[in-house]
Amino acid sequence: MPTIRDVARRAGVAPITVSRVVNSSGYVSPETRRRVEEAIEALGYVPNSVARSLRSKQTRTIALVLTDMTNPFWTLVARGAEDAASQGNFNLILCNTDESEEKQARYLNVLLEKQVDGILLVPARSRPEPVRLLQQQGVEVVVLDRRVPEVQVDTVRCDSVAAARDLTRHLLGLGHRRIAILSGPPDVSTAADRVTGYRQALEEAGVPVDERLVLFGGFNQGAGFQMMRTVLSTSPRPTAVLAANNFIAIGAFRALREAGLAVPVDISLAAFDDLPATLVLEPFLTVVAQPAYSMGRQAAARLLSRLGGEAGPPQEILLPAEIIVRRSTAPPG
Amino acid sequence: MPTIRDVARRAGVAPITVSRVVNSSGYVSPETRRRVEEAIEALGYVPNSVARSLRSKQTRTIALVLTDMTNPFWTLVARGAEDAASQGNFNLILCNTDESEEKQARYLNVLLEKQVDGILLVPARSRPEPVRLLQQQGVEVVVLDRRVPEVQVDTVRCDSVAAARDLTRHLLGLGHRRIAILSGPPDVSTAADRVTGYRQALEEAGVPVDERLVLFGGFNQGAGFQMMRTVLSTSPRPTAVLAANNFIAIGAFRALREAGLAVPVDISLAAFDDLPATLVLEPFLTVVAQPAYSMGRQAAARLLSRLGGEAGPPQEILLPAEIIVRRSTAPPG
DNA sequence: AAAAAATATGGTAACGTTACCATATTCAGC
DNA sequence: GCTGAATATGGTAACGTTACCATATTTTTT
Repeated sequence: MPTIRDVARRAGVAPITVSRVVNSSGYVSPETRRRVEEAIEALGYVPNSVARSLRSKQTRTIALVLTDMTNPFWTLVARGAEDAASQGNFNLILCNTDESEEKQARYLNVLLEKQVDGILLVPARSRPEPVRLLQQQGVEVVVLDRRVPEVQVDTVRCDSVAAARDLTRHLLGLGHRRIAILSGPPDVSTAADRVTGYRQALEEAGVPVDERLVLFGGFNQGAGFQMMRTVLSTSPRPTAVLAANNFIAIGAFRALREAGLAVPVDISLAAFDDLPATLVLEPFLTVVAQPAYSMGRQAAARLLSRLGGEAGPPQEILLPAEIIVRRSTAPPG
Repeated sequence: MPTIRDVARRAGVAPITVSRVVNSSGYVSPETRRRVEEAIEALGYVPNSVARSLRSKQTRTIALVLTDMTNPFWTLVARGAEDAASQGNFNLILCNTDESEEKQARYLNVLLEKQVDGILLVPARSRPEPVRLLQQQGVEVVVLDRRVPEVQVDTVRCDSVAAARDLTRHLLGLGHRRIAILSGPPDVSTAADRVTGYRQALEEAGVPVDERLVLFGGFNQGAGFQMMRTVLSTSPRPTAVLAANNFIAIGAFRALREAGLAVPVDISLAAFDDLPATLVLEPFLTVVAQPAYSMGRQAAARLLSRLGGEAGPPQEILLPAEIIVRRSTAPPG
């Protein structure tokens, strides 16, 4: 592979001049530029960004560390981030932690070694250490979707407490009084916040919370299935269920069907996270839709502007979530 | 940030010795190793892989260039690739071309500059040039999902011709004779192959092909909608429709519903690409399911083994697709 | 006990680029 | 015609690591 030196030799200039042509930086006469461009063309020269990065101390690469890109919510977040990155001439490295702190730690370490300029982090757990570590190493961080306590960091997320409150109010408004909530890991802020919002709405309505109806598990279908089964064994069983994400909802739905219960006739089901209209033939679930694409896009944009030198204190950008009432919720039978 | 030199100084050894400890290469006495590890710990040393890459000429990074990660089929492919990469201690850069050759060219160029070790490519178009360019530049390439003519390259894909034949046979077996096919861009191999398989099945059954029922468009919902509308205006209208991917199917379904036609009562609908069970409450579409995750995983594995030095002629790995009959197909009314 | 192999460590240079500084030439303003 | 700014180009070194080679010591083999 030809190097900048080969191009320089062929064009009869110094390597630095070639660099100037390639990067459109500094002064180069039109005539020299032409000769250099000719040489580049003739040799098929491709600049080596590894060398460039070593010297300039920036890689024009950011990473998105999330839990599971397979979840359409995260897919959209990722796509938003990739679009923003690409637009700013950055590349995006994608990492799936599957909610495991250990996997997260491994990835973060590799990303530090890779000298990525910045990291979009969906923290596997609500602990400040990983974020601190990154900041300490001089990497810009934007936290996505979840809160991290005790640390100053840009954050882009939705207000899960408010959203859960709205969704619970919707169920209360339909006349439900026994409402179960199936949530994620208790030490993930969104899982906790959604339960908080749920409690607030119940309290507000003067409905006592039955702790047997408040379950923490995981943000996946299996957990949703299990939690639903557990809840169904309480008596009297709830007339409505709130799933803290789309996978939990699907798992819960399966458990309900297996138990011979129809939605919404026998029981109402509402969830967090909508599915894109491109995927669903006939949308059925009542949901709180978070602007996933926009979250990814804005988080990446924020990161890039930090990398562009924007100063100022860390901000928390709260995006609005929207409740979409569909056919899975109805007044209790 | 401390460098290898700082660690060396602190441990009282040469930088190269630190390198040996970090990479577990060459000989290091237990005692020296301990001292070096202590120094690394004390300084919080993080190796710089940019420098490492420049020297060793490998970045331990591969890229996946696909059309749109937002399509669950590609999401799964990507997840498979990421898992395989991660397992082999590689990172994955993700790029969305949206089927645009120009975007693809831009990405490939950046990836070359980034010195990625290998590229998993879902070619936007069936042209050999981009693949040749990459190979010429010394980058390993594995082509995913689509055929590229006139070039020797590892390929992982399904047999679209056979799969389309099977799906068409299924419809023929139900008694359909007027079957439409809504496909993707004509110069994308899968779009072409699916039409080819469709033709073969019809021919085999002695059913003449009505060219008005063979449509090429795009692999997206909008195109599916449009094509379906066009097809519905032919008379007599088809009794079954074959969509060349899941997005086309959704678009077609919308058009059908808008036209007041019920599936499968008024018209049967079958498609390529299944949706993961985690996403769909009640699977409805008859589909040919391609092993998306496995495709991504195997393609990445192949790439890594090439990077590991495996020689031998380029292979074409054909994965089996599976027909899943559900409720969207039935005998013509 | 000598020779060969394994273990342990280090010096030097190079990977390909750009930051930094220096110098020469041209141009504008008065 | 002189001065200062703008334009144009280059030399040197450095980014942080590892490849390559050299050397010294210890262990094994015969």
